[in-house]
Formats: sequence, C-alpha cells, structure tokens
Amino acid sequence: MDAVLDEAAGKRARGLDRAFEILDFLRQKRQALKPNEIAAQIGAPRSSVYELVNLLLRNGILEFTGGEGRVYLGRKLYFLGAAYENHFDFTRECEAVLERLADETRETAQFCMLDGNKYTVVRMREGARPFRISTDIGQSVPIPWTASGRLLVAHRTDEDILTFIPSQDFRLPGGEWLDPQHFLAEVRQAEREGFFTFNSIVDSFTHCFAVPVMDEGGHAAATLCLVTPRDDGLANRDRYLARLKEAAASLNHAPTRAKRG
Amino acid sequence: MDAVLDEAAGKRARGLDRAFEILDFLRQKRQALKPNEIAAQIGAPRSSVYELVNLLLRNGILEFTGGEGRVYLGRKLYFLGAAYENHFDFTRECEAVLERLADETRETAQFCMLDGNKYTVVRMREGARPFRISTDIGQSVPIPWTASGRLLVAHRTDEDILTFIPSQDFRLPGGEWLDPQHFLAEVRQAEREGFFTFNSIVDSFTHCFAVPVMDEGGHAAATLCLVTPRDDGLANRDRYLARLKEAAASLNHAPTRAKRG
DNA sequence: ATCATCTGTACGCTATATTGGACATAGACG
DNA sequence: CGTCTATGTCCAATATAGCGTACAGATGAT
Repeated sequence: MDAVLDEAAGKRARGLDRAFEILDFLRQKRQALKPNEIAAQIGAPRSSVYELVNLLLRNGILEFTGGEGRVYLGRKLYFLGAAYENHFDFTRECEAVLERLADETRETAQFCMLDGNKYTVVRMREGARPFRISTDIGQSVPIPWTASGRLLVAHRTDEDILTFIPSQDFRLPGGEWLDPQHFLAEVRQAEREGFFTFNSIVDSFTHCFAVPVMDEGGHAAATLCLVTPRDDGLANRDRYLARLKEAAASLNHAPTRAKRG
Repeated sequence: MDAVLDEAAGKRARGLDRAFEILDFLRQKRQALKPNEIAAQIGAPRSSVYELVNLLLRNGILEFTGGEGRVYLGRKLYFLGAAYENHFDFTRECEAVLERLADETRETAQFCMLDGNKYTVVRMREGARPFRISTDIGQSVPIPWTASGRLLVAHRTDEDILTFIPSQDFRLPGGEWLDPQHFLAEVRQAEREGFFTFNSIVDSFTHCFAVPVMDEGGHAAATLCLVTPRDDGLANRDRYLARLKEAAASLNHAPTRAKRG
C-alpha cells in the first residue's frame, strides 16, 4: 500500500510501519473496524495487529468507537494534525480563497495536495448550481487521473516521476491505460504554462482547471482547481483561468511560514 | 511526559512510544527542531531518535522544514487529523456555535477537550472588545487550572480522578497548591449543576464559564466556555449561562455521528 | 448436538530493533 | 593551533518485538 514496506516479501514488518499502515487503512476506509478485520484486510498477522492496536489505543492515536470493539482514528491525531495546520497556516486563507473562487465562478473550487504518491482533495467549496459537482475530501486518487497531478510532480525529472508514481496508477477507472510518455509531455506543458486544463479523463462531463500554489522553493506545494461542466468550462476558460491565477498568487507565499512568537 | 512509558526506569523504550513522544514534543514546542535537540530535550538516546526520525520522515509523519535538518510534524498527520475531524464532525457546527456565542456575548468563546490527562483549547472565537482575551490553541494545560477541567473529569470516581491527574498539576502557576479535596468538591458540584463558573485561578482579571457538551454515553466529551472580564462576567452571569447552555444543547448529539455514504 | 466461523487472548521462538559508544566533521573560542 | 561543543553516521550486543500457533468463548448454521 504505502510502497515502502512490501519491497521484499516474507520479511518481518517494523512496528512503526505497520502502525501507520493501520492508520492509513482506517483513513481510507473512513469507518471504524475491528482489529480482526484490519488484520485480514491489510494482510498482517492478527497477533501483531492486536498488539499494535492496543498500543495505539493507549496513546490516544486510536479510539474505540462504533461499538463491538471497533476502533478508529483518535483524538491525538486530530491535535497533531491541528498543530501541523497551525504551523503551515494555509488553512484560514485557503478557505477564504475557495469561497471567493466559488462565489465568482459558481463552480466547485478545490485545494489539492499530494499525500505520498497519491493526489488528494484537502478542501473543497461546492459551486452554486442546481446540480453540484463534488468529490470526497481526503480520498487518495492516482496522480495521472487529475489535472493537478500534472503540476504537482512537475519539479521532478521524467525518470523520477515514473518511479514515483506506481505504474498501475496509469490505468484509468474505465480500464484503459494512459501512456506514460503522453503524461510526461503534459507535465512539461503544465510546467511551462503554469496551469493545466483538460476534459477530465475519469468522467465524461467535467472540465478541470488547475493552477499551482508555489512554496518558497518554487515547487508546486498544492493546487487550486475548478471543476466545471464541460461546456461552461470551455465557454469561460479565460475568465476562470484568470481568477484561479489571482487566487493562487494570493496564497503563494503563505505556506511554510511559521508564526512563532 | 506521556505518563505511559516512564513506569520503570532503565528499560528499553518501544519504538512506537518513542515516536509518539517525539511527535507530542514537537507539538508542544510548536517549532521545528533538529533530531539532536529532540534527543537531548526528551532524554532519549541520540541514535534511536535519528533512526525514528528518519522512519517518520519516510512516512510523511515528519517533514524537513526550517532548514539545517530541522524537522516538524508532517502532512500525513494533517490528513489523519482531518479524517478524525470528518468522522466525528463536530467542527463545522462548532465553529458556527462559537461564532454565535461570541456575537451574542461579545466575549471570547472556546471549545475545549481533554488531550490525554491535560486540558486543551480546540477552537476559539475572540470576543468583540477593545482589549480581547485570548489563549493559545492546542496548548496543554493542567486540568485543575480550568473551569472546564471540573466538568471534563466529572464522570470519574474521586479516586480515579486523583490518579488520572498528575499530582504536580495541582500546583498553580503562581506556585500555590490547590487542595485536591477542594478540587474534587468542585467537580461534584459542577456535575450536579451542569456547569461551572469561577474567577480564574490562573490570573486576576478573568471570570470563566464552562458547560459540558455530552456524548451519547452521558459523559462530558468537551466543553463550551466563555472567558470574560470579572465584572462583566458577574454582571451578565445569568444571560451568559443561558446562552452557553443553549449552545451546548445544540451540539450535544453531534459528536460521534459518522456521516458515511 | 455438531460443526464452522469470528473473535480475542496467551505464549515461546528468533529475527531484529534499540541502544551505547566509537568515529568523523565542522564551527567556536581562547 | 589545540580544545571544546554540536552535529550526524556507523556498528556490534542483546533485550525484545513481531510472528506463528494454540487455546477459548460466542455466535450461528445445519
């Protein structure tokens, strides 16, 4: 799952890696599970999982919830996450920017980042339309499926990108394969132009706009996106892009600034 | 620190415990530190800390930031925390409630919980006054120092409370000691009345109001508080308490409700 | 009643993670 | 120049964590 531990089969797994595998698994499932179920579904020894779950429970990293001995992510994680959010305090400005974007365009606006080697939607503001387009927050999505994905890996070399992205992630939900060379070409194009737009390759009715939010190193630390119906996207392309770029510019220096006293 | 691991001296520490000790320490410090500094300040072997820090870096639990090899809490923690927040989705309603409270009373309103055996402010909304009263979000504070503390331990037995709260936490910031028996009496009073108010014992100018937010088990899962200048608090006592109780009632069923699709 | 499945606990073996200390480098300071 | 501290890496010794496996209660199907 996390591409770190299954390098060699048959080896013993390290407790820490297993622990975070459990946490990631629960996050992905988005529901409380019994230790037994966790063990079965991630393919880990039951005794190890029980041991780890108990350890994590004692530390407040996991919590009993949902009854029947089921566990889910715990309060301590919330506090740690809040500390991260506070340190790189993009969130406050971010919400405001998304709100403005959604108001101006009436389209769904998203703030996206990489989570390891996957793409994920961190914040979202739904647009003001009768049929709204939305996605799940915090779900892991293969990088090549998304417009933002082109921007978020653009600081890497071609070779680096292909080792970074799991090869099966080039398989689209329909089953067709995306040519990695074609993907790389789009990455370079996105890097040159400073944005990327396309008719989404994961459905048949949306058009996606993505612009990078730069960190101080000049990399794309995140992206701002609009997800629109295809005809609206094409009709308002220039205006939407301009709005997005303004919005991204207002965030560009925000990340990674500590606010120590 | 975490009251879990230092039971017996001289033993080897478990990697997982050490790891979370490091994370908690960084959260407490609220700044990036070098592995060396972490080792020195938490009193752990340098080699172990380096090993763990590297592991955590590889998993995205820690991140390099601040230069010079300094590390701080990582993005993965943010995602895990967001998943927790999403599952027990008190946050959205919570912000709204705090905003309303702050508007109605013009005083500082807080949402507080326990983090292990400490009290912590999770969310805050500053009041509309020329000199605003505020506190740091996410800092760990001894339970006996706070009005909310009386409510947050009220479901426990007296004996349980005294083992749960570290004895040195009864020492107030000025150096005086709070009598544990007096504290227990206040806990029982708070439990009976369903709220607790007092002139803060950690400063000389504030009055604190706290009411519990109940979970489905009837425990105080959190508290809503108002922090006011003493004279305003006394003058508006009845009105403030009524507002707080209304607000808490509107949150009472909210926690622990999953929003699965 | 019998069997199968799911669940949690207990225990011993051994691969290995944790640890202390040695080593290397770089700067500060006199 | 030598000496001291701060920093990071490497390595071998051994306490122990992860694992397989056996055990036991609960539940439900036949």
